[in-house]
Amino acid sequence: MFLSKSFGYALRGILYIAVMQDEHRKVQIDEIATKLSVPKHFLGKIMQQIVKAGLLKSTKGPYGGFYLAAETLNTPVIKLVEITDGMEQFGMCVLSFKYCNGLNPCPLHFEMEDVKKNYLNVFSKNTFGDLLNDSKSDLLKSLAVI
Amino acid sequence: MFLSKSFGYALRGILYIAVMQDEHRKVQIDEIATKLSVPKHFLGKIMQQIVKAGLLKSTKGPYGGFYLAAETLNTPVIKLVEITDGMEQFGMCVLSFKYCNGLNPCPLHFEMEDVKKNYLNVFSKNTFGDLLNDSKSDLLKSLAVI
DNA sequence: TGATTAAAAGACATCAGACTCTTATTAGAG
DNA sequence: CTCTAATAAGAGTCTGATGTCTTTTAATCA
Repeated sequence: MFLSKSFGYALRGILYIAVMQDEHRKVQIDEIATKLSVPKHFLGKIMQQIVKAGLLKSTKGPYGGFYLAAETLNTPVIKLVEITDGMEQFGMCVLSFKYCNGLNPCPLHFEMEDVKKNYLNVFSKNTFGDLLNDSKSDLLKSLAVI
Repeated sequence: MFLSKSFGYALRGILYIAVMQDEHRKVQIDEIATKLSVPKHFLGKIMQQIVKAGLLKSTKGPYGGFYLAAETLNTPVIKLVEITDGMEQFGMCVLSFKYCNGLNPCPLHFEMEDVKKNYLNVFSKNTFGDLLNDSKSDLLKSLAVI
């Protein structure tokens, strides 16, 4: 809930690459798009953003493709949220009061502070590596469903 | 965070009507739009939806305008979320795994269940009346900021 | 009843996110 | 060096949310 389709595509793409990386070194955009039932060209653009941001590497040409950067498995998932969706939304007041903050709180401010904190915490404490702890074949199935 | 502009406009509009209702019986769309710095015609459409859904009443003609339905102050705010945004988003998997559920959970499923529950709870236990407990003049200022 | 006032309704415009297609660019293989 | 496979990049389409404008309907009052 609450995150863009780009985030979902990117996350599933990264996990797919992570699982596949053991077998053959690089993964092509075509393969990811087909296996995950995701629009190919759109995924391509998102992957470019992620390469620029440093979570993925890519090489062109024959036998080219995408692969994980060295530190990616130890990177918290919130990093991807920053790349695809930005963090601004987490600062917004749920009631859309413009100057809502601790000193001038909306009626739900403090209750929502707590919810936000827990929400962000889920994405901050879990790394991409943590998401791979399940059986990899099970994970592949979950990623691939149409 | 996470809710549409329509929700924000509607909520502020309802609270404005609630505060004003003491003084003169009905409130015109023009007044609300001006005081809350919200696009008038767009707000009009949203208010119509809310009238249909039963949280507001309206009458046309001279001295017409919008006013609260009898039970509105005792209605939880989640009702408005249903009207403007729908509840589907709360069922979605954060990682966009299609068949994510308790039996076939994504790696973050149970942690997010908890976050969702708390989030929904804030909107379910707080009624529109609860949001009015602050000083009304302070609330008016908060609603009105550009 | 007729004039006036305000909401209801519908047509239209704009913008951003999602998605597609085409054309460069780059890097490896022979 | 040349060919080719694959990413990079950019223009363009589509759709839904947001926002505007105009016409219709209904209620009040003289």
